[in-house]
Amino acid sequence: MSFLDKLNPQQREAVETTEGPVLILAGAGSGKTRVITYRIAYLIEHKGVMPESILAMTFTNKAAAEMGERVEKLVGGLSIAKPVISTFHSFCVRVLRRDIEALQISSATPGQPPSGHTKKFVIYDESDMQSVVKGVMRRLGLDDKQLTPRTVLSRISWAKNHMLDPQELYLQSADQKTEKIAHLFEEYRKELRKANALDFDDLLLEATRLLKTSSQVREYYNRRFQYLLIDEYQDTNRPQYELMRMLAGERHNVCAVGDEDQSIYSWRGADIRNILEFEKDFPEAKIIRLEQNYRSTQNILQAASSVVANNVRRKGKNLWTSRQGGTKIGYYEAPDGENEALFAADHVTKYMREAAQRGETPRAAVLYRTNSQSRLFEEAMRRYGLKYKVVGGFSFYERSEIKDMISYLKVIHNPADSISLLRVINTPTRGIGKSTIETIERLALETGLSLWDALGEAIRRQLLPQRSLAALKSFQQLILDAQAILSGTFAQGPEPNAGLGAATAPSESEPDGVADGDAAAFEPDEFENTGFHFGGAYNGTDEEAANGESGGEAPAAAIEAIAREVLTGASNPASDAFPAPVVSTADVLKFLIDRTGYIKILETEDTPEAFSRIENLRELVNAAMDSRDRGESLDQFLDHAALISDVDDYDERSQITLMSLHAAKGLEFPLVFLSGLEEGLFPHSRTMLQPEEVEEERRLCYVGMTRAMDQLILTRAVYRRRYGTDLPEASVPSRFLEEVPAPLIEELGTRRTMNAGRAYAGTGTYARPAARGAVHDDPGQSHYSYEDEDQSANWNRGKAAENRTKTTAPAKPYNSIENIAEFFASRGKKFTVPKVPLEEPTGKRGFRPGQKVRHPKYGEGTVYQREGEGEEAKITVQFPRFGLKKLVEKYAQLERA
DNA sequence: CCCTGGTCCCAACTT
DNA sequence: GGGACCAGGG
Repeated sequence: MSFLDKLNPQQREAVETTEGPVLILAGAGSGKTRVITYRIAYLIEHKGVMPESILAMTFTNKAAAEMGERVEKLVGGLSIAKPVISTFHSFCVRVLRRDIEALQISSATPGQPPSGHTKKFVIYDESDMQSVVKGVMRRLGLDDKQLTPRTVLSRISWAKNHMLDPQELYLQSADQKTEKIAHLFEEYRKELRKANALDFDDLLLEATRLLKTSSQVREYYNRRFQYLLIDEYQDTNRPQYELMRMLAGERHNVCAVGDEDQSIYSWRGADIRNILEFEKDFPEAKIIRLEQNYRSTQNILQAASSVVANNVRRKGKNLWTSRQGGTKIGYYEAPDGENEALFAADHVTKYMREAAQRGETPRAAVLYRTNSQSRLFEEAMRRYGLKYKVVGGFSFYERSEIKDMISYLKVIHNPADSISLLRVINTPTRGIGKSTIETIERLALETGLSLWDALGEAIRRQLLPQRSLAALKSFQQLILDAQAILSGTFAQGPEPNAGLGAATAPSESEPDGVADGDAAAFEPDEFENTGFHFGGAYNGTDEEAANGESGGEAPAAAIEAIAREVLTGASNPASDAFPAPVVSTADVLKFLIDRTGYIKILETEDTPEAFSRIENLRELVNAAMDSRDRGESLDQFLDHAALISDVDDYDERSQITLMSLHAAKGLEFPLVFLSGLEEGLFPHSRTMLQPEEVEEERRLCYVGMTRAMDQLILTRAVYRRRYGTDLPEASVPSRFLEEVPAPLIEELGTRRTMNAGRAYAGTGTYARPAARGAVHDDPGQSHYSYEDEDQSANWNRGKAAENRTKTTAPAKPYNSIENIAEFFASRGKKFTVPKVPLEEPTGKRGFRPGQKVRHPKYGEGTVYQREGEGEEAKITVQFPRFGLKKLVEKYAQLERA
């Protein structure tokens, strides 16, 4: 009956070799995840290993969750206990939340508290780290122009990833700059310790240090975990490596899975030696190679292999596939970035139609080197009326309103967190200004108190004018009340008057086991929740959640259900028979939003931006409620918020996905576009000086190409604008293009046939006046131009179809979508004219250049230019007395004059 | 103290 | 395209 029959001989060997160290060199698409999940299932089912003694480490929550689901499918129902499948960072947080205080240095002076982090530590993200460095540099009077906080941070991170402390960095520094950085590193560390905060790198470092220094802790984990699996082993850095060694204990039951050709994180400290020298570390290791690719066609595989073969530092392998031949690798050379994106949108449209006819579920990905490239593709997809999803870029938790609320929660959880405190002390404004803050900062510095304590001291000693004191008091009381609510000791209920509806009345009961971080988080069972889902990314169905069936573990579900009931007032809250419900993070959030008037203030703004921020806040409350339903405490909620990653919100149900090449690792798509194949962009200019870094770019290219199952299309823009307004620059084709064997390539349209000899007169901002276009007087280069503003304006308003037949002369430049369509038609190729949502210009709206308008403040003027589409359009108007003004059509109360 | 608008400078990948 | 910072007026 065995599921082992579904494996090839090598995969089977990888699954069945359970004892001792194993290195699985798994080529792209060779069934790596399948092997890992089957191996776990095999251990449980055939070897009788207790699930909870298996630990699997991945790099993203997404991968962890997926693995968990697949294991569950294989062995589901066999046992309530589950293997622990977690990311490195999440795992480390759990280890630290349990035992970090074992690292405390006992104080030199008796009576003083020991120094070091406590269980209440918070996690600092990129911007928090930046604030710390800025603050330190300001205090030391360092010029942040010469040495930017960014540089300092990246050097600190580098040092940490190579396990150097400030002193070691100082000793090995060869120049003054590095010495300065070492000094700043030291100060940075002090600040974080004072704030009881850890940054991302610290999570790995401190957990490793903890296991190293405390034999008790180490033994606990060695007893607990008998079998260890490491995914993406080629991307592990030094701390991760040491962590692995420590967890492997004496047994060495380590299974590392990786592919040196897919190592793309050396800049994050990933050490390719970890994989290349595995046999040295574990001489008894067994090496298994998985070389059959089940994903791609032969053409794709061959193209990708040819590219990566140009690398020197690799073990080398022979990937093969039974999928002979296949569609050739498409290559499209676009005149510019806009066109590149439109081409992709057009091609995707056709592909989706054909796939639907074949009865397949179409899935396509557009991959790029830098996230900023996504903008053009997004615009193109919208033009074509295509639904797409962007992975990465600006995340939910980076939005200012979300960061504000998270910062409040951090301060409530850990008032020592000065960075978060500074962020919210006057947000929304409550009259605590620069001078007040400076006074408190000085007090803190002089007394050695935290900002929070200094604030209390300033109030007690009346160190400030009455006005400021009152403002400070209101802030202090806000935090104290929130803390009281959380601990269930808050006496009077908050007045519910915010936009979120009534805040749940705080419970008066004492917190207890279910969700209390101090108690629950340190039980061994804490690891059961590892494949977590967060907010919108929650994958289970609503029914599951409602029935409390999702986990299958009856007791927890029952307790949760009771907790829910009690919280909603459906049952008798006085009962002592069950753990009393704890006031949840969501309740605290509601209280905060209510008391600060955050949403109310946004409501009065009455702008679309404000509205979307309100929506985001509601989403955050939802996420907190989901968190509560999972029985999580505040610190667990904050940990998730800190450790959630971009790729985690990749949704495989989405038909079109836009993402960076890095984010695409581990995924597969029938159709893949690899865009921006230009020297300086890919390979990126920052890498081109060092050969090793170019090799990493090449591996990145390999990763991208091997994501494709059926069709791979490479694109490049002949001209590309680097920043919004600058002139476009001519590009040189990426070296990677030349490394693909020519017979494998099919050109999908070239510039030669396009429209020879036109001057570049536009940029694809479709409403740019013709005459002002930058002119590249290189007749050899050809491209289309968007020379006619009138046309583009029409097109923006959805009249594209009307225009389609107007331009027929072949001499005319292919300067708009319609013309391109025609061009393709004349060559027997189809190019669909994009669907543009029809938007009737309402009444006074839709001003065109040349029109006379009236503004309530500036009086009469003449429209000079129009940019953008619909009511979001920006209009530049010339007012006789005020000059040129750029106005958003929707808001400026313009009237026809 | 707070808000606004202008200007400057930046722009790789990510847990 | 946008975030950070600063000057100036309310």
